[in-house]
Amino acid sequence: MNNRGMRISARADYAVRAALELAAAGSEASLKAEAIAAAQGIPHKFLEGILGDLRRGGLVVSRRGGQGGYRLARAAESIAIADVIRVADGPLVSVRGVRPPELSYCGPAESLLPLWIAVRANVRKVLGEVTLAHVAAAKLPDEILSLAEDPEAWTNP
Amino acid sequence: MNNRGMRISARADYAVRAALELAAAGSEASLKAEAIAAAQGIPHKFLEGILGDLRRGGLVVSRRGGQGGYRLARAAESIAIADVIRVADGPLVSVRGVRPPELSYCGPAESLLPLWIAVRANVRKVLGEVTLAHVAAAKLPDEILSLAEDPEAWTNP
DNA sequence: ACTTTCCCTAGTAATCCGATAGGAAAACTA
DNA sequence: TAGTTTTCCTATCGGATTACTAGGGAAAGT
Repeated sequence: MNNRGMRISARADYAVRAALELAAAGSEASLKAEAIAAAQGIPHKFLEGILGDLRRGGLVVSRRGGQGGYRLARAAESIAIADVIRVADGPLVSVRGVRPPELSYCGPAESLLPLWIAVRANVRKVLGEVTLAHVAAAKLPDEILSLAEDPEAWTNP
Repeated sequence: MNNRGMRISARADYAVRAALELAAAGSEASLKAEAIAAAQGIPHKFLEGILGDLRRGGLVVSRRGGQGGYRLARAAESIAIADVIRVADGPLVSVRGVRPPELSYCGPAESLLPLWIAVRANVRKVLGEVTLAHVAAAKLPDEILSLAEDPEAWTNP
């Protein structure tokens, strides 16, 4: 037995947290990488690389020099958590490295493909609907809250 | 940018396919590892290790020698896909290696915890409900089918 | 100029992934 | 009892990935 499962990597987690810090700062103010790193307890050189990805992905804009730093490229209401994860870490869900639609199964495993598709659809339902603004304001949509409030969702196995 | 995201490993995929092959064979007949490997195109020595995990996890029973092989330990209707993945690959969903309930966030990231919980709950809704019997018979529950039939679920990003 | 801050390339230690090899132990066959 | 079959165990492997670190160059501001 291994200890992986479907994992959200440190990269993805850090990327979302950094983006949340930017969302909370508002779209005028810009934050320096070092400040974000300190606020969220992220290794700052590692974070710099992640912020570079967010910039190349068009989610963030940067300025260097004295009053430089990073800020969101668009409104926090228009950036889904899924957008951040995809830009920092690649496709949301993959099976054996490839995305579900490219898979092919045979025999009794044939219905596995629609199953993985359903998993991905359900992940998207959460991460594609919830925006940085939602999380930063601690106001998750009702659908999501009702998922998270179910006590059974917090039990471990 | 990386190329991971939330991945279902080869181990997990292989484990489910092997279990499906056993489910399709019925609870009387037992299949040899080599036969399963050939049917599903899985490296047989790799599969042997996975079948060992399924046995230690109590999902499968084995017999050695002449008419030996593997068969399911319980009815295929009572084994969820999530059970197979957990036994072969560890916790269904984890963030940075730890399971959501053990995380703690601060500042604007505080609502990230309920968000990951919601993701996990939605993954469980699919993988915890669907059984080996469902997939092997190609008869997914209606809830799942309606997720998988949405054309938008098949589009890539 | 000079400082600040982003930006880029490279490196690294540890871990994991997917796979392979060889044989010991058990069960069946005859 | 001898011999075959199949599971079971341990050990190893190259290569990729993860999570970081180091060092410096390029731009922007003062």
